[in-house]
Amino acid sequence: MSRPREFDADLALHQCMEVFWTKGFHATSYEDLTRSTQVKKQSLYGVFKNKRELFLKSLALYREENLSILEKRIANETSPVRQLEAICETALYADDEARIRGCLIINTSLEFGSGDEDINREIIQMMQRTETMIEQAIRGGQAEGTITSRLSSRELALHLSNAINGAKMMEKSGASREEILGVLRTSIALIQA
Amino acid sequence: MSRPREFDADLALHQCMEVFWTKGFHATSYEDLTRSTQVKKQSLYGVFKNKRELFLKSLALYREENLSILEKRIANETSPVRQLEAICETALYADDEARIRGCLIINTSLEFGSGDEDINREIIQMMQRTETMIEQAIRGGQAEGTITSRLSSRELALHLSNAINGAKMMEKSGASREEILGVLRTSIALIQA
DNA sequence: CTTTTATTTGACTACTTGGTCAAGAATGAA
DNA sequence: TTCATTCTTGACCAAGTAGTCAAATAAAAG
Repeated sequence: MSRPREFDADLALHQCMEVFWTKGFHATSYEDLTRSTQVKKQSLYGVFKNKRELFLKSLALYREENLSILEKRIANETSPVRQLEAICETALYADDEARIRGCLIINTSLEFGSGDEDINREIIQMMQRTETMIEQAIRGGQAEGTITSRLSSRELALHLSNAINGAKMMEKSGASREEILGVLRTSIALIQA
Repeated sequence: MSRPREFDADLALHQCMEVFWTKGFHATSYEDLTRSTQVKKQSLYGVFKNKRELFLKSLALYREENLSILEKRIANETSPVRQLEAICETALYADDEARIRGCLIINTSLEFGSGDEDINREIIQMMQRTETMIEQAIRGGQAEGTITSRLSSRELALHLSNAINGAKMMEKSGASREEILGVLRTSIALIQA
């Protein structure tokens, strides 16, 4: 057949995603990508058409990785309130203080605005699937009486999802993990019955 | 003395601020600025050292304009809950559906991350002053019993401020004014006694 | 009018960007 | 071995960037 590819495309994609996550789309140059992946420009082009496609693939990868982590953490929790707490904790990545990157989806949402269709589709998909998970936990809590029924599960889910988005922004702008978790704990406390 | 300046520097700064607000710092080129202001590059340089200084001045202008609008709107409202509603409404600019820009401060916060000291100072100043206004209204509500005292005024203020930040993000990513106000109304409803 | 000073103007520099090209290299099939 | 195919490599390109330079211009003071 033909000459086999020398690099691992999945690994390279993952590395590119990390770079985009750290620097954003526009601020990431091909030099950054080749430095991180050790793969030359033209070779990346062979697999991913161009920077934009590479970025879209990175977004999808990020989304799937995150949602699957989220699902696992929810499955580990028994009570609905604990599930909500787990969702909030998972939303924050501030393990490495020095490398504050926030959430790739949120960062991208603000970098691109609402203009780009493909990008928006990725973002909305991630948002909606997270919202659905939150709403399910809330419904569970409402059924057992630990979460207020003064407002609908949808309204409460939007409230918490919005709070998490705000928290991801705080994260990016340098707030400490404790500060952020404090705000999120308030958000949960407010919806408990 | 010398040749007088032909353009209005305050007006030009305002126009530059609008461009930065729409496009962000990095995506704004000098061509964009000269097109909007009708002032040539070198003339802008005469007043503002460089793009960065121009941007910092724009941030300060935006901050002061917004905070003064906010103060006026708060002063017009009598009840604390109405004040909080006014703060939420003022936070959203989506009058022109076609031109979704979100909030310059929030956009900047995410564009720069936490790395840039001067930028961060501007952002924190705006955030804190808004938070203070919110907390004052909340304290008023707690005093008259319309707002819950289950949590401290500071915790509640951080909750609402965070919700507003989330809302500004929703705005930028294209949500409708009604969707956003819905979420903010929930945020207020949750803290009422 | 002449001098002084600051503004305006457009050409220019040095650099970076995403993307392309073409030649060489490596593989398996015939 | 030869061939077809695909990967790799580095040179290359056109466009765009922030910022600089120097000459021309305009006004006011002497």
